[in-house]
Amino acid sequence: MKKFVTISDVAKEAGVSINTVSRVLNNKPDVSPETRKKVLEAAKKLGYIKNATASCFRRSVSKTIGVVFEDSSNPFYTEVFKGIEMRARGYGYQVILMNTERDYVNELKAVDTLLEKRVDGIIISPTQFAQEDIEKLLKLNFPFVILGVHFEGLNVDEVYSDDVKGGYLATKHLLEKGRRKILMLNAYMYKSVARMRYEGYLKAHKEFGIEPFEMVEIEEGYESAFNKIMELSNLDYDAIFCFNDVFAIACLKALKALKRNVPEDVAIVGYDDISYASFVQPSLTTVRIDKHIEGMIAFDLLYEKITEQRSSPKQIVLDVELIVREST
Amino acid sequence: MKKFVTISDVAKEAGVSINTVSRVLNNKPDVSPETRKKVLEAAKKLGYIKNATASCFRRSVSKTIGVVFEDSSNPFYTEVFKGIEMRARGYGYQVILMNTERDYVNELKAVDTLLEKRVDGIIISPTQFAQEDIEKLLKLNFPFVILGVHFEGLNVDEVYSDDVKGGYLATKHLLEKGRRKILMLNAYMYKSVARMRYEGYLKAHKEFGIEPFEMVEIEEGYESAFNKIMELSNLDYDAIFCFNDVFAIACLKALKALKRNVPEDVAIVGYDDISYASFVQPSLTTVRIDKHIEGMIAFDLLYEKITEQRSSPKQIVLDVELIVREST
DNA sequence: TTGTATGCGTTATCAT
DNA sequence: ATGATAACGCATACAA
Repeated sequence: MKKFVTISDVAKEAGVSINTVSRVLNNKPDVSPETRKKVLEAAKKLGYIKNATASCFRRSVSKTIGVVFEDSSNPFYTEVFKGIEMRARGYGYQVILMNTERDYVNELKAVDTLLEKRVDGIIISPTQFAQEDIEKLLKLNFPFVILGVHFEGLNVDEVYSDDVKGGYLATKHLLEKGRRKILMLNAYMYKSVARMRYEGYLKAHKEFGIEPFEMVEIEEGYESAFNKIMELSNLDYDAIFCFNDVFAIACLKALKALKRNVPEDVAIVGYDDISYASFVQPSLTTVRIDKHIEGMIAFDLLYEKITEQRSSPKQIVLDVELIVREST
Repeated sequence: MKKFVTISDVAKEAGVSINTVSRVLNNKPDVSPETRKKVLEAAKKLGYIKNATASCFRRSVSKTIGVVFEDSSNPFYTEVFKGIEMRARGYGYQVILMNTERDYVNELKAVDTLLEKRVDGIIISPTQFAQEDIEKLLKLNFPFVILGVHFEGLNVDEVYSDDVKGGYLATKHLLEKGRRKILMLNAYMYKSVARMRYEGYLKAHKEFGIEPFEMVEIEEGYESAFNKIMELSNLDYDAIFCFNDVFAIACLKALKALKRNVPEDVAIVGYDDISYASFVQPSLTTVRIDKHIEGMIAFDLLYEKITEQRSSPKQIVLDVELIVREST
């Protein structure tokens, strides 16, 4: 590795002071056009590359935000990430992505690392297994935004979707289709998202005056859902409301193996509307969340906090929409 | 935002010098147990959080690498990313992910940003539209690894898969199944990957003494593939060899719309073996690349370069495997 | 308009 | 075993 060129090298080459070089490179006023030209030429000639670590250290602004996701390979999060990135790019921010694999210890580490790196802010989708890290951020008065989940009794910036409504719409749709034994394949209930979707499921049943069939909590992931459905092969359901599309796609596969037809024998509703929801056969009825928008709003909230345009927390609840396709 | 605690605050609290604090926090020898205890307690009491920007600036080591991908929402890259992240975590490195959206200008910017941030190294999947950035890295003697593609005549660190073999295996399989009019739905040929897979396609035809049917180049993405198949509805093929699984999944959907059965009327082979390849109906025959391994090897190569355990470039060609499923 | 000098927080060198 | 001090590259207050 060659050593990098510094502004002092550039200054020497251009025959000016480092201050002048700094002013030129940062587009400050009060520099004569000739000097500016001289400096820029010297910088180009020497191949100057700004040292952002020094600059960030000096100004204590990194123009970088951290994103902590529980599973960045889930298409839901990749889409949200794109939304964040798009906005961040627009404001000249870089994004550091950290994956927790739904492990709370990883989550704690990720937050610590980002704090050490002095990112300007953090967007996090917490596991909700515990919340020490969130409280730490709060105590530090560090700019952060919670994405995708809602913490009861914690007054912080949040952007999440109206999951009670989502659960309600999905279940109501199934009930309207005449289904009476709707299995809900849910994520663990310590997550607000799981609780909210379940609440919607119950609400729809109540409205129809029908006794809810059954809800099971499982670990997230395709395998886990597939195995559960195989295991429950004797259960007499006529529909499944899934926590997300990944679960739903696993159900399609498992039901095929069990020789039960979708939607004739079993109707399926997913959640998230990831792109693959429309690619699979039969295509999935699902609850759509606008993932790009969610990411963009998360960044906007964070940006307001970073630039101190706003001090009081704000909770944004995104509307959801039922997308009816072939699986119901 | 509160101001962060510094080692000098900790030193004052513990009644020692900043040097001693630094020594303790970096686990250096020659510190008495009592002093160590005193310092750690002071640090904890004050809520000290290391300033990595200062540390990185001083030591000119960031313990961070940059990853530049052309499309981080493609499951292929998310899986590779996991492999990289896994290894990086093991060595105490953080990863900055940057997306180019297959835009060469974004690629140039991403590389510049990472250089400014003084990451310790870069893993990049270049668009191959041009290669100024690669040559820049080369000239700087900056540690980097190219992932997924091969540059002819450029002696650099690379990890990519044996795509001539992949194209050959896929095509041979279709020919053995009696298909004679195999359409190849390819990516643009300025990409080495597209060229190599096509070469394998030709090789298999030659071996069977059969005239190749037709190859079309299209932009990457689901929509693009779907539209192309709809557009070619009059073309009389009996099989499609797709550049990747995303194309293949689009073909499944398009052929369904065209009322042509898979695999009876048209057999389909994809490439990459992303997880969704086995989730779709019919499940996809595809060429498997071990994506985790590819990511892990990329990191290992980079690590060797960063730590200067190796100076001469190394090209690793990963083996591929044909996975036969229902689509052929 | 331009130059000089200081300090950001840490690590490293060199005394003690 | 511990402390004083310099240095990293840059941005900035202030002087010229």
